[in-house]
Amino acid sequence: MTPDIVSGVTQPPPRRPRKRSATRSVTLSDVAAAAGVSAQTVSRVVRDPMSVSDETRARVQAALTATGYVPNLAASNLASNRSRTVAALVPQINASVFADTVHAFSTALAAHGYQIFVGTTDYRPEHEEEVLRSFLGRRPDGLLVVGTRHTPGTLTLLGAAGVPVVETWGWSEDPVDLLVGFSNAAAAAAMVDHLVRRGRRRITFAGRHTSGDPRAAERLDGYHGAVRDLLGSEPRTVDAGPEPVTMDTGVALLDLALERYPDSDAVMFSSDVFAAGALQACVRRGVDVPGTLALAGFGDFELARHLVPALTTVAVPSVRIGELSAELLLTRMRGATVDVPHRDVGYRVVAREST
Amino acid sequence: MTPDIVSGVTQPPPRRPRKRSATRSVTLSDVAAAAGVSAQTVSRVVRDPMSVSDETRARVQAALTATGYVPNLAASNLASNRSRTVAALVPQINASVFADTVHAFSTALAAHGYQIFVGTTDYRPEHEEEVLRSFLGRRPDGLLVVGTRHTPGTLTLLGAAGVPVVETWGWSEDPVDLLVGFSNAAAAAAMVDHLVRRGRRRITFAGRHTSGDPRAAERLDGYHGAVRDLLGSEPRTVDAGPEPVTMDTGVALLDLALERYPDSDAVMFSSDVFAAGALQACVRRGVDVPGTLALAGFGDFELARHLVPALTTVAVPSVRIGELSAELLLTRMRGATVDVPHRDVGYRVVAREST
DNA sequence: AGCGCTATCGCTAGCGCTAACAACAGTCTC
DNA sequence: GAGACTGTTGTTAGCGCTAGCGATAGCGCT
Repeated sequence: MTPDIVSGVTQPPPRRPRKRSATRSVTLSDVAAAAGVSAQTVSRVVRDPMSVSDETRARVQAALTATGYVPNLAASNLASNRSRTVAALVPQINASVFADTVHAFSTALAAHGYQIFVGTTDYRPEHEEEVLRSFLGRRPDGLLVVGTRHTPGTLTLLGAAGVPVVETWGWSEDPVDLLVGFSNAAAAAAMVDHLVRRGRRRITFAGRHTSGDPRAAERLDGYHGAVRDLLGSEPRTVDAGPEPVTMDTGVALLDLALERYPDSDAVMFSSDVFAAGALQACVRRGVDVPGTLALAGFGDFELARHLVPALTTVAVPSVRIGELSAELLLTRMRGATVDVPHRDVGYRVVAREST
Repeated sequence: MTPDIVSGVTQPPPRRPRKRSATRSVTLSDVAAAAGVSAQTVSRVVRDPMSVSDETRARVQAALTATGYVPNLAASNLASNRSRTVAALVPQINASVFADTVHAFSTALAAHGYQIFVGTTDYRPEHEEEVLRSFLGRRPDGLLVVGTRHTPGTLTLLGAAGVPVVETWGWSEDPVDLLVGFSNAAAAAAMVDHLVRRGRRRITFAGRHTSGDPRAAERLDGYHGAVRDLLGSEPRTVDAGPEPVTMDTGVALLDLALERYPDSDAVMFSSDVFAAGALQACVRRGVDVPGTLALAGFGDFELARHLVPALTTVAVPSVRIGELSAELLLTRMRGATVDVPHRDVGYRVVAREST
């Protein structure tokens, strides 16, 4: 059987086949052998069943279930240069409005066969860069990030990724690519306006604006501007520093605000979580809300309307942001162009009992 | 140069090289060329820098940053048959104690170079199977699932995955593999015991136990047993059906409980979210809690201790579950054996003002 | 000098899949 | 009946990386 050695040509030394750690799982070829077709045909059945004949499809599908085939997406990604995944980078996922955005985003993209992987930055910009870098190793077909302010390193990575990017939950005159958001500054200013209309004059802003939450910092800017324009008085602000976004921190912020500005007649927080903690502390201490002190939050969590008194807050279309982001990203991933790549989804001051 | 054609063998027609969509990104070979070494050496620098000489390492690392190389993990997975990822399957991620578990799990594993991807089942068992299937396509090195009751299809997939699996947040005499949890039934029984000690006799259980939340169903079982043993009376239960786990649903459950069992002197809910909604509704309506009606939740969310009156609940070591799961999984992924593969982390009834 | 050892680096052959063709049968057109 | 076209399947050559060697140089020892 073995053909003669061609004279003059030195035969390569006989190699025993390398042993590789045998993969335990069923491959396309296994299914192909079982169905009596080529691997390519099985691949077609998996990805686009209508591209093969009825008879073949039935046979392959039977083999597919019989063998319990699970496609190896790493191999698929490598061969096709498409990962069918989208990465989302959010500051925090638990107990947060970002969860609604991510959920809507995820659902909309899942309907088109995309998987989403979510990374949290814990409000630390340098961590954002690290997480982004490790995510890019999976070669996502698109990216969603929360916020419009990024480190130079992050901007470089986003640019070099070569895929569509949506920035969300903020507004910018100079976005990286796509943008679905609203002006945090305008929203905070609208809240100040609401409080002023309700007769408040000594409004304190309490947030976590110095330690890596650019949205809170933007809201602070809006507060500053509105206080200057509407009241002409000095701003009054307290900051939670690096404390986590919890109700406990909200109580601490309230104490800080009342200590530093004892004559405050309103405190507006950079998050409903803070405001909810402060509100319950007031109820417990017998402080009359809104009689003595008005309180307002940001985000319109479900909790806000259930609290007694119900919490005034700024509603942001979190779900809409997720849906719209998915829509724009899908268009771009299909290779089409997006006519209006920057979308302002707005906000809404929801006046309730706490003011 | 071209060797003569062997007679009788027809030469294959000359092919022009196939064009593949040129990948835009920097590869190992690009870096290798820039550093004047082989691709293999660059790979070594990336994965285990100490395995090359100081001089070479410095040169390669310079090339690495100069080119902006980002490794292609799909190719790495394929070649090494290891994905350095772990998949986690939870019912819901937002506003939930599972978020704490996932966060702790994720942090512990990230320290060892693993990435976690999280899938949510929305409390739909059939969805669990689907999500699991698509996750297995990424060939995770380990799996975490919430719960110990699974569909036959899920069990098959878990078994066939060939990687370590941790079940969490439940207890079972017959786990798939590893287990880090506690008995939901015992926890619910302990809550009944607590309520009985506080003098309650007409205790109603309100939950979402018929539609895909096995934990709630287990808690219901524990309630049944405890009511039989301690009170000898008929169980009183109301069910939310497929409604989402929200505070709104909690209010609806309260109404249902009071309509069906108007003489209830205590309502225990299968989640703090439900209990919080119900509690605030009582406050708003002027129902005396705990004077007229005692309310209890499950999970010990941060909210529970801030509410007025503070909510009695069952504290579960969510963070510990995540940490311990990561620990056991890491041991198994290293190839070592776990001495005690099933760990009961316990629970704790936290008595507060609402009872 | 000759031997065995270690440290360092390169070469080769895949991992499982899909893009880009090629091959062929059947259908339609003039 | 030749030519063009369509639908279906197979063949080939990678995608970017790493396992498993092999090759080489430098070292200490006999």
